[in-house]
Amino acid sequence: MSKKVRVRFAPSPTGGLHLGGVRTVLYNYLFAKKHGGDFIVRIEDTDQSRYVPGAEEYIFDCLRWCGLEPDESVQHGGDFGPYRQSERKPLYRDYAEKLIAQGDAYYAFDTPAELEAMREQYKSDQNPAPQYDHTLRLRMRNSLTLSPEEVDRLLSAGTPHVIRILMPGTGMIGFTDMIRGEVSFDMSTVDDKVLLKADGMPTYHLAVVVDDHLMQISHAFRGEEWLPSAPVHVRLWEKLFGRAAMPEWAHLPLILGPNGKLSKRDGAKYGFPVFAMNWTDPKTGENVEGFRERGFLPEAFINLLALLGWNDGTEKELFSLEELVQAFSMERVHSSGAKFDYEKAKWFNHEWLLREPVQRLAFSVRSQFESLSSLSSLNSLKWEKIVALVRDRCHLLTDFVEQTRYFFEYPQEVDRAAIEPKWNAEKTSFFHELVTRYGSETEWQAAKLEELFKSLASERSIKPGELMLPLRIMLVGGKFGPGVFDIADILGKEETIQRIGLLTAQLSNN
RNA sequence: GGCCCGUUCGUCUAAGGGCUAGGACACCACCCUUUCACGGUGGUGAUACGGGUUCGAAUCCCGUACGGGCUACCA
Repeated sequence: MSKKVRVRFAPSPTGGLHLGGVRTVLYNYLFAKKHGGDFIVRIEDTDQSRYVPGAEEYIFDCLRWCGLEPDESVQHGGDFGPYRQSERKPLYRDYAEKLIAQGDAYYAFDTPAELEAMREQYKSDQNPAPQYDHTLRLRMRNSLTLSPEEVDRLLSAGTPHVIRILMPGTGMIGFTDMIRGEVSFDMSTVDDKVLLKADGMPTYHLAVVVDDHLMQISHAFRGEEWLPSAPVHVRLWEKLFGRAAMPEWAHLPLILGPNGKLSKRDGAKYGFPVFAMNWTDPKTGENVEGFRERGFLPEAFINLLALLGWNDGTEKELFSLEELVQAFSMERVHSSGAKFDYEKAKWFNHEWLLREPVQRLAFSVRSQFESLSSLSSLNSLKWEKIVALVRDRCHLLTDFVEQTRYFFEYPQEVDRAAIEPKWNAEKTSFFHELVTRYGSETEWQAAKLEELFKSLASERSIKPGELMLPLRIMLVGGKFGPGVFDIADILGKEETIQRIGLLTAQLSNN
């Protein structure tokens, strides 16, 4: 790579950051770091009507959570600012005017109502969505159809107008996509996109080209949904800065939900999150769940996203961010869309749950449910012991609640049905005696408790297997969890004895 | 409708002219485990279809079908 690698992620602050967005960030980041380049975040807020307060901060919070810090942005500074397009507004008009002077763009005075009328008039079964293009532009009100004097008059009168690109009615235009290879378009099928809006703001089309140039972007990655407008951008590069200066493009495949492109509604509908973190729309109050709050570790989230559309060619699936930077290459990114599989996502998280150092995991889980008040009084060493004991059984951070709550409170539900049918007087007697022996035990430790339990069982000629499940139900409430004696160990003498006594009394009364 | 992109197990994918098409998730069975998991072993399961090119095609070409995206003074 001859020039310095500079890539950018350019979100518009209109709402939550979804899966696909994060993956686009990730591939940008990995590519930049792999090649010793810079990762820039540019806020594309040229549509003021869609501006949502808080969305910008939210995006940066998501990136921080994922560990994908930009090198340059509104929050990080840099030599190519401002990094917010609304603050760059005065820049764009000159480029649009330059295109007009060259004959590659023109003023258009059509009002929204006139545009609507045009679409209505030319709509047909063959052409349900008429475009403002070479076939129609000469029937519209623009500097191509109006006399120069009239155009001047309208302009100096401050008449609202836009600037449109003039796409040739013939010829092909194409480029080499890093993922798809040669892609080409017949220019006659591309419409005259608006470049500069009536409010003086550029549209995405103009802004992306101007800013990528000014910010010296070397590689431009974006979602596949942008492919259809690529010919406009290539054309602008040709006419504004020369094709040689154009960044290399890569159009990333889409991440699909069960029914096509992932939308924020899919989360609620299919039971998995679509945003990185919880997002509440300040206007509607609508709340959309995030992966973070669902109990995903950022390491797992990054890992699973990376593997959705890319692999290193081996059978390795678990990668840390550092490993991804090492292994990543755009050549191995797929060209086809990938359907998101929540089950596999949970598996990734489970794997990371197991790899995480206990101390860190214990901390993450703890902050995940402050709600359990007894937790705050628990010393952290004991908590780490508990977390280490149950992590095998958890896929999400939130799973730890159900898997550990019996350590802190008497089980809410006790599965008596599991032991009641086979309960008898011998068992009642056994557990009465067990309470006595445990009560006088000074060395409260799992192995010792197991030994006492088994020797008593053999004295009474009862198979330990007959008694293990009852003990578990007494302590845990259900048929799950780590070894019973480990649980009793952690529960402590007093609590263990109390729980055994309580259920024994209940069962013997029936 | 037009334009563009895509198509290997249910899902994510490997194999970029040459082995019984490999792995992972999920599912099933067995083993381990005096619970539930973890783990281990095995199993079900795919090259969309039709034509070419070739000694040989999942792989290259064409067509069809299907899927997806775009078609705003939104990004």
